[in-house]
Amino acid sequence: MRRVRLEDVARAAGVSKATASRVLNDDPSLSVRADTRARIHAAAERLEYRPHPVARALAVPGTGALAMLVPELSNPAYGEMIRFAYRAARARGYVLLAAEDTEEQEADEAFTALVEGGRIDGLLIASARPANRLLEALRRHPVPHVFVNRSVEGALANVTVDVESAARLAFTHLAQLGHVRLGHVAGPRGVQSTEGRERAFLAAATAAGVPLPPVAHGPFTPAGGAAAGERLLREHPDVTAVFVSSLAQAIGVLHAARGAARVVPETLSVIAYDDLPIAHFLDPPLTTIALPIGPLAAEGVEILADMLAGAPPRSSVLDAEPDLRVRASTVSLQREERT
Amino acid sequence: MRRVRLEDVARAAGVSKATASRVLNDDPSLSVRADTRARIHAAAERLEYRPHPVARALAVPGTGALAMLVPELSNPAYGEMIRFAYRAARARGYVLLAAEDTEEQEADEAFTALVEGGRIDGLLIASARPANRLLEALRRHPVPHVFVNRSVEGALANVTVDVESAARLAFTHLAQLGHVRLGHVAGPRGVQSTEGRERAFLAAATAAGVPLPPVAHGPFTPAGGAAAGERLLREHPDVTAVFVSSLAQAIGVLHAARGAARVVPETLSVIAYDDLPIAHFLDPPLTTIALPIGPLAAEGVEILADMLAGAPPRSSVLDAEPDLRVRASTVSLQREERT
DNA sequence: CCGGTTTAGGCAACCGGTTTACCGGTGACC
DNA sequence: GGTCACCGGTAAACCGGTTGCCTAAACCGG
Repeated sequence: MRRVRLEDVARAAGVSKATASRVLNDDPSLSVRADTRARIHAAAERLEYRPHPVARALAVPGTGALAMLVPELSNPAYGEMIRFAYRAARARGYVLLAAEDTEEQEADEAFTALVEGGRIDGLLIASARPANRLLEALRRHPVPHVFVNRSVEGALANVTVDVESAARLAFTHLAQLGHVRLGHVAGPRGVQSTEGRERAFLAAATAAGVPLPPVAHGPFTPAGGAAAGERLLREHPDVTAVFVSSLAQAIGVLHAARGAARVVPETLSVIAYDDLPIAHFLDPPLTTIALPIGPLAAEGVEILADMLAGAPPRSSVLDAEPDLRVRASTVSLQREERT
Repeated sequence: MRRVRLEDVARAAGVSKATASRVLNDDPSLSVRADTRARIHAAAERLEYRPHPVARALAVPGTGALAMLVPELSNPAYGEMIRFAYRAARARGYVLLAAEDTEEQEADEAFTALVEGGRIDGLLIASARPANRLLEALRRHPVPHVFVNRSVEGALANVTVDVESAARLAFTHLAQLGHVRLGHVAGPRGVQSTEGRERAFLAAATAAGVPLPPVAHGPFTPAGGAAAGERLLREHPDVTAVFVSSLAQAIGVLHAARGAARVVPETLSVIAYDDLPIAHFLDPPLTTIALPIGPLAAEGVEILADMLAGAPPRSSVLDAEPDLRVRASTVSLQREERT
């Protein structure tokens, strides 16, 4: 039971491989009689011919595959992003491979296996890994790439959202509820995406003339959020509201709040960046600012596919309005708590 | 800036492509002088030669890539599984690609693109998709595969854990706490992995002589767990403890309990199958039975790699002891609640 | 010194496509 | 009647490896 080859189709249709190839890829530079064309298509259909991408990849530059690097597959937010990217990639005729790009040694292996191995044509990078290491790898072995939800200097292309306005929205929401003593649980230091959030949030606070919110850093995990939240609440027990840099961390912050005998939302309001179904099911349901994951991923794929089609790299900032989803974790500051 | 080819290495070392290839793959059937061998290796090193897997895949059967099909990338449990599988695959010299295999149309596309496209050598399947559709696709286009955490009749190989003893452990834990009126939130109907859990849990209850626990089915998501939990608690308000088929659902069940004015654990104990860091950070921290995800994934990869190396398919049941992680969501039945 | 066996390595086919260059006929035009 | 421009294709090289088969030289015993 062998694989059906192009040659089989060609023989069945009574033409040469070359003609079969051109007809099936409808090469405009070839003139061919309509009935010959029909015979070839019929033969391909009948034999259930499927072109062999590996062979094609050898003949033409390009494998028809893109890879997406995410920092953590066990973070649902990235799963979501991959899903959208996958869909967008299919629409452009590519298949999308997902790979985890942790800080550990093996991360480079993944990169090596995929990129240097020539298995893929382009890279979508949502990795948290310090950009310079990645950029160096990319310089050593250039491959079209776009950073998504990160803006990296020296990168070919970046697609980002307006973090400033999102962080401002978080601030405004808390401020409108009467909160003045704010705190921020940020992602790990040195990660570009978290720094933007932090900077914008602090800037909004400064602009509004409220005290500069203390910041605690931690990994993008529940455990990371718990540790950072615990530290923040211990060192700054007077904060009444916290802006958390990711949903995963917010779960930990909620936990830390309970540990510190704070009741959310009564004695501590919590708002997180990122939205996923799970936010609705937490206790209390979490107020969030939704990141437009779908459009972000799709735009990244579009840019990358355009680059592969010869277009110059372009960066873009999505102009989607940040979407505040008010749930039960933020309430207006209790009267008796006000200073 | 062209890619370094085998031919470049050969020329630099003053030998032919053939010899270079044999030396670099250390083909034992070739006798070659030590200094020639050294020259070739030195040249490869100096030129930073990286073999081109695509070209190699065309020449020999096998691409060096494995794919893992999971039902949902946004479920962290599968992210975890992919991570372990990835590691195990690397150790065997393969790269692992992750793909989502939902019930939707595009699922077949993913399968088609990867398998029929000849991009991969074998398939790890943790998919929830009804096995018959997958099996049919596999029959149409045979490829070595192993089902992980599922036991599918007609499949080449299955690797599973002892669900019976895990479900029995859940039952025993609840029974020892004095619970008699139990309930079960199961996964979607028709999914093999959830049915095993359900069957074993009900069997344990029957064997112990307690009333047959009512069962509510739902998808493996927080929303699915919430809906099923709500239904279960509404139709059977007398249950005092619930066994939930997955961690994702348990988050929803916790939510449903609050909606039904039940306090976990005081008036409702909850135990879930699956363990992830997040379980510790929920409110209350969730008692779970840990699935040995790592060993499961690793064993799946081993079996698959062995098959690809020519070994006959073999199924295996991991004999890891089910691991009960008691946290705060299960307590002994309150005296005043006892019947 | 000669024939046979090793040793060390080369030639060329092949994997399954794509693409460049070319070719035999036919009709139009001068 | 000769030439030129299509039309409708084909043969063969190529992508970057792997591998079966072959051979020139060295070596070896007789």
